[in-house]
Amino acid sequence: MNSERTVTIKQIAKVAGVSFSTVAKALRGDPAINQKTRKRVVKIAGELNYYPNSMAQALRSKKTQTIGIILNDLSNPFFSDIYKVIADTLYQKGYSMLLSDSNYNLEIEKKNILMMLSKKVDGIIVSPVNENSQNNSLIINSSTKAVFIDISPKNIDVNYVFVNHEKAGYIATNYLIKNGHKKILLLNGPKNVSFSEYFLNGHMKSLKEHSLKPDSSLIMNCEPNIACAHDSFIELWEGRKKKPALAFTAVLTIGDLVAMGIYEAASELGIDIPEECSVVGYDNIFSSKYCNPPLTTIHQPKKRIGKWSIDILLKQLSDESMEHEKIIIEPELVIRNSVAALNTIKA
Amino acid sequence: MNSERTVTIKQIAKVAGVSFSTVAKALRGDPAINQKTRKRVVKIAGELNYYPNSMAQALRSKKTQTIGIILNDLSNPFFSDIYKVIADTLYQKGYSMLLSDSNYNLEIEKKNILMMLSKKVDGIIVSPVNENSQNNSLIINSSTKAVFIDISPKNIDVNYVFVNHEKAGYIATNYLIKNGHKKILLLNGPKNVSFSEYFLNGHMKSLKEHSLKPDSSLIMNCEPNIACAHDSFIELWEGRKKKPALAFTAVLTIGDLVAMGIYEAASELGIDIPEECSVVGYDNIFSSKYCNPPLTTIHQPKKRIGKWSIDILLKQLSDESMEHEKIIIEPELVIRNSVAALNTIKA
DNA sequence: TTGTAAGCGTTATCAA
DNA sequence: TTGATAACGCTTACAA
Repeated sequence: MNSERTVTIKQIAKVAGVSFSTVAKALRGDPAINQKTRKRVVKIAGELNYYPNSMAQALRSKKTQTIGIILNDLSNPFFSDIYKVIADTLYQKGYSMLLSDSNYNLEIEKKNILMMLSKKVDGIIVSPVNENSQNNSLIINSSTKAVFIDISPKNIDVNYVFVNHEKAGYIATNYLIKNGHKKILLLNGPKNVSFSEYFLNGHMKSLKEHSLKPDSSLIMNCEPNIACAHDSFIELWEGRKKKPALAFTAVLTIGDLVAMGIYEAASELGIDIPEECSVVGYDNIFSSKYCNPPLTTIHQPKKRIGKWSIDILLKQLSDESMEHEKIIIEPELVIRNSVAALNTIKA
Repeated sequence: MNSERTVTIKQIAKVAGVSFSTVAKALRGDPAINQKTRKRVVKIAGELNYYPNSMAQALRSKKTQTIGIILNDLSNPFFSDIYKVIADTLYQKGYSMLLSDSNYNLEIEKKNILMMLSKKVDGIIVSPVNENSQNNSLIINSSTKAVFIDISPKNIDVNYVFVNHEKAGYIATNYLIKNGHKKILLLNGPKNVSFSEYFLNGHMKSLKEHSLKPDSSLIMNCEPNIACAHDSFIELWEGRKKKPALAFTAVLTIGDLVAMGIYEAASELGIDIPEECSVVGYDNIFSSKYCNPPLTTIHQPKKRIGKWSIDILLKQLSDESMEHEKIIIEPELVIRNSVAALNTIKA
């Protein structure tokens, strides 16, 4: 809050020579107030540069007109696309937005949630780190309206909107196998992060269906950002040289940003993508189509996720009795040029 | 706010059998309170799942522990890189963050500012739409601590951190001219947006220094995003065919996202970059190095801008007497492969 | 060591 | 048509 005398209805009242409750009514256009006094009060308020103190309003009305958004990493275009739709809608509806990133970290997520509750947000949209975490109960027990995106608490009746990550891992792996890849490196997300687990499950399922033996040394965890992916891949590629038995021909990544990191490492190492190493992404962020070679990836409809989540939340806010909405979106493979067809080469 | 009975110190007081002010003191570890009662109170508070109402705290203390961030478009990686550093720092310092995008629109910006002031943020970081806008005065007159980034109010003593956009436009144009380009299309930002104006000035300055006549039909305005750039470029390329006199050989863009839009349009139109059309970006966002061809652009140190701005703001918050800090950063040309050298081809 | 009471800036009820 | 007053949940003198 600013240190200078902040203008309140009391100050206006003094200047206008009326009681402060008259000012309050005049300002909100209460018909009980005389037109003349109303105009005078409004004019003075304007001159004094008055704007109401939302803290006081919130304390009284028990409505803050602000929504809390907790995402994992807004510097990832996947999340910023979701963010954008939410932000625009919120603006139009006159809400403001408290925002924070959890960085795939349960501790941070917990503090973020507590902060949101303490700040009394009217509703929350959250991309939870883990489906089983106590953090989710924090939100649910607070009875603050919430929508879970990207993943949602398991076996609990809540609103959610997300893509079937298991299916994504499954179809991505299928595609790689169909192209003749047998040794696939999975550069997965962090451990204890549910969406990584689902993605892994899908991957395993495909492997199994194709009678391919999963190899734990071909499954690595990695923060979904360029730097981490870059470093991991360089290390992995070195290891690959030492253990030819593990020589992977393709990498499946948990996110396009991870794929970008691999592109960068490959460029430094002089590795040809896809000839020496195929890459599949996840998310279909804007840059995946521009990179070289254009990235084959799994699409997530980010804008629709954002739109759905905020629409559901706002509906819940206006209609107490509404049932929870549950939306699961099927992922789609987007074929571009980052996967080599091994069988045709060998043929 | 949640509709259920929210737990307050009064409720705890009732359960604990003490007065509510005793609870308040116990909770904040006041040494005047007996150890036993303190422990009992804390235990009960935990059991009841108590967390303080920030609205009430703010009303009393005149501190909200939240910072307002107003950026133009957080879905642009330029801004999300800045955001990220700010968000992480804020989290570490125990602040929360109210965020909103202005979308290069003065009306929206005004509402955003009013909202931040009304919500009584302790400080503001803003990337203003225009250096001369009244919106800036709104912030300054409120005497809320603020840091201006990307551009700053003209002739007013404030904190700011930004890159010399004029210089950026200047060195980019110089580079293009050095490579033999004489007809350069400037795909600039929106009108009435100061950073576009500075960029244009730099462009003009370079043209003039090289005795090249500026052509107003070679200066176009465009929202700094992919879609707008894509559409503009297609239209422009058609026009170029009709008026060969205007046939540009290069495009200078106000942002890498605009360059991406051109890449997309070029790919649809079957235009070879850089042979048929050179492109220069601005910002050096992460994807500019991965695209095909890698984009020649002007670097802005986004993380440093973010870090500086939040550090300055937090310092101002803790030290009343501090003088305003003013940081101008010199842009740097990053040469990659999106510019063809016309002179060598012709030679 | 604990309790009482005033006040932060609003809103809303009731009196005048 | 206007004004006095209580209340929202908390902090903080001050009194007990």
